Amino acid sequence: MKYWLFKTEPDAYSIDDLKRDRSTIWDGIRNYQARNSMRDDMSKGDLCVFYHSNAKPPAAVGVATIKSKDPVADPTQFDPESQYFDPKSDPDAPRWVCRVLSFKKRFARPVPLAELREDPALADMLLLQKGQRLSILPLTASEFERVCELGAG
DNA sequence: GCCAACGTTGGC
DNA sequence: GCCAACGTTGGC
Repeated sequence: MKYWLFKTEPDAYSIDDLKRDRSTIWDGIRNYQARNSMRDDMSKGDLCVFYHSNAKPPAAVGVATIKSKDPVADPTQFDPESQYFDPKSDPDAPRWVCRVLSFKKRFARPVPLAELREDPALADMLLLQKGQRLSILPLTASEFERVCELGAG
């Protein structure tokens, strides 16, 4: 069992969207490191903190879980109409793969970034490191549990 | 809107 | 393979 943090802009796809949909394919990721995490390091049942970036305020807002046992090809890479279309991707060996996420819970209250920063237990959390822009990050078990604790209110 | 930090691209 | 230029991310 591993733990992750998924960033998303709530204007694009929020925790409420995930709650409504119950599950969603996490497509549109075009960063190799994030892709590698999804392709190689995730397992069904892994737990994910859902984080709203570019929000007011930016905050951890809930929990999702990895639904798919295996990575799946990102369909947007083959869709010429998509902003994520990648003409160099070979359908027989898709460059971009991702996972399906399922809604788990919405926190009783969002935990703002500023509050995450102040918590000594989260000092090493990758999200909080300077210059960190990756949209999918690993968390330790204790970091995951602490964020959930804060979100429980 | 600003800008620091980072990733990617492409010329050489 | 280097690295300058450019685009993007994302907090503030």
